[in-house]
Amino acid sequence: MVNNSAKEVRVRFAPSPTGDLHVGNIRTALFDWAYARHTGGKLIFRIEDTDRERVTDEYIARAIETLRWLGLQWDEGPEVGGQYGPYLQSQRLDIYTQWAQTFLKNGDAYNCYCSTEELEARREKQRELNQAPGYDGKCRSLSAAEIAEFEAQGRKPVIRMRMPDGETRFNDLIRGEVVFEHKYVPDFVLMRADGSPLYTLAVAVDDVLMKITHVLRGEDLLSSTPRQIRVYQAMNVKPEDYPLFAHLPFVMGQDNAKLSKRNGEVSIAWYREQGFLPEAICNYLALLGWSPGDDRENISMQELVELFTVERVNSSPARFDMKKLEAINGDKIRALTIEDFLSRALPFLLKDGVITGTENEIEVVKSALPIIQERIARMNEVTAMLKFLFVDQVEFEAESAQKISEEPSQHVIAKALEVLAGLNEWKHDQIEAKLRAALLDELGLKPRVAFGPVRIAVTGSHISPPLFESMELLGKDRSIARLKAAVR
RNA sequence: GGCCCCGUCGUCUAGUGGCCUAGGACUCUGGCUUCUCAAGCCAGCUACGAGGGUUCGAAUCCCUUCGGGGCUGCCA
Repeated sequence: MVNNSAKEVRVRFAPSPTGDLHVGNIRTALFDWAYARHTGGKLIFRIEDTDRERVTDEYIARAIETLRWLGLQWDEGPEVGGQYGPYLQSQRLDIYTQWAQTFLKNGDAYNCYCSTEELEARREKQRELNQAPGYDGKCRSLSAAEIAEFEAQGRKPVIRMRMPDGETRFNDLIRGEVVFEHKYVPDFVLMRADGSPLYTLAVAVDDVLMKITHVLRGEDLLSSTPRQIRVYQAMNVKPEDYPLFAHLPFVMGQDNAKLSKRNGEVSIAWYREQGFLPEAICNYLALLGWSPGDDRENISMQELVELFTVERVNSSPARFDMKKLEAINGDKIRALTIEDFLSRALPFLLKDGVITGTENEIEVVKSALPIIQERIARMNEVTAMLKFLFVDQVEFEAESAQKISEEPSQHVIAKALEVLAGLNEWKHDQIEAKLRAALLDELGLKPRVAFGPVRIAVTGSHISPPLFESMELLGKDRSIARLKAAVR
């Protein structure tokens, strides 16, 4: 194969944002990024918006925002510019037109006057005859008279690439040598009658013009590779200057189908709202189709850059597993410093209306974070965990309300109230000592039986952060008030 | 249908002819710890799709077969 090692590596991430970037897109972006960084090359971010009916400015803006949030910095592309721009294909239309005209002039492409309906009818026939459906070459060599006839009918031609006889073979970095015989690669459309380009034209022209050396993309594009190579040939690019291809395995949903709404959320925006940390998403996604080679699974972005090679990318598809993402997210949360944890928790607390953002509230949150850090797997759980600290009175869930109204519970709470009222130093260890002495030693209760009712009275739920620390955080007055309120 | 890609525990993976009676992680189950929930620790369950070769020896190489997926567009 060709030696590209002398050249600077230039990798591109080129999504077509027809919606929010999804898990598969991001896995590709992550690998593109990691490969560029690992090799000391450049990451080029290009927007493939040749289909403006489906790609909107809103989606483009969201894609940019998502990549930034994940920390996948690009060296050239929207907002940062670069010498090979513009990086939005919708702004490069004249370039594609020029090349299409060149192909026409050189005989590599030809005008095709077949209408969509005619094409569809002929394809249907091919299927009936059990032939491979595809363009039949009807307009390949039209006479001047035939062209005049079509023009007279008012037909507007599309520009179609001529696929020569033979085959295309290339060395996929992940799959090895792949061969496509051209009889299975029909002539394809480069440009619509209205002059707008198709993906196959734009992608190949831009990869060449932007001097892309490596194309790491989804495996669904594998079979379109011969068409791109055909465009390189028509552009007169030397084979040694073709980019190297690496087709990444799919990321699938639970049931062996492509990841979709039905079997797990796909939109990265959703994961962000749920409180998944960007570094956790990247760590997990890195493990889908790639592995460092040893038993390491907790991988930082820095380590990913150091360790990532295409050679270590798998060729088989991977299933997305929310449980494992959550486990990794929990690990990452536990590894956060309190300051970092705080800055990431605040947006959720604010958004959910738990706090308004006063200094005092933030102080309380900060002091409460240590006791909930190992108890959450998603950042949005901080709301449920800390809400009891910021409400005037807790609301009991049905089961807890029932439990606390029962006689044994009432007895416990009365006792707690009695011993706690006189406690001057309201510290968790003091509170614990008092309650243990009164409820365990004196009343002879089991810890679970003793502390359960108190927990419900104070936090509103039978599941909560550690009780004594919670009471300290709440303060004496409010803790006592809640115990009183729990008495019938 | 045709072409192309893929096939190790439920899932992600390690594994490139002997180190594999197949390792790790997530999940699940049981236990320990314990003020609830977590976290942590310990233990356990479960895999080389099948069939033929090649070889002293195969998860690793070859063939066949079965299964899954992609493409087959004036989508990308």
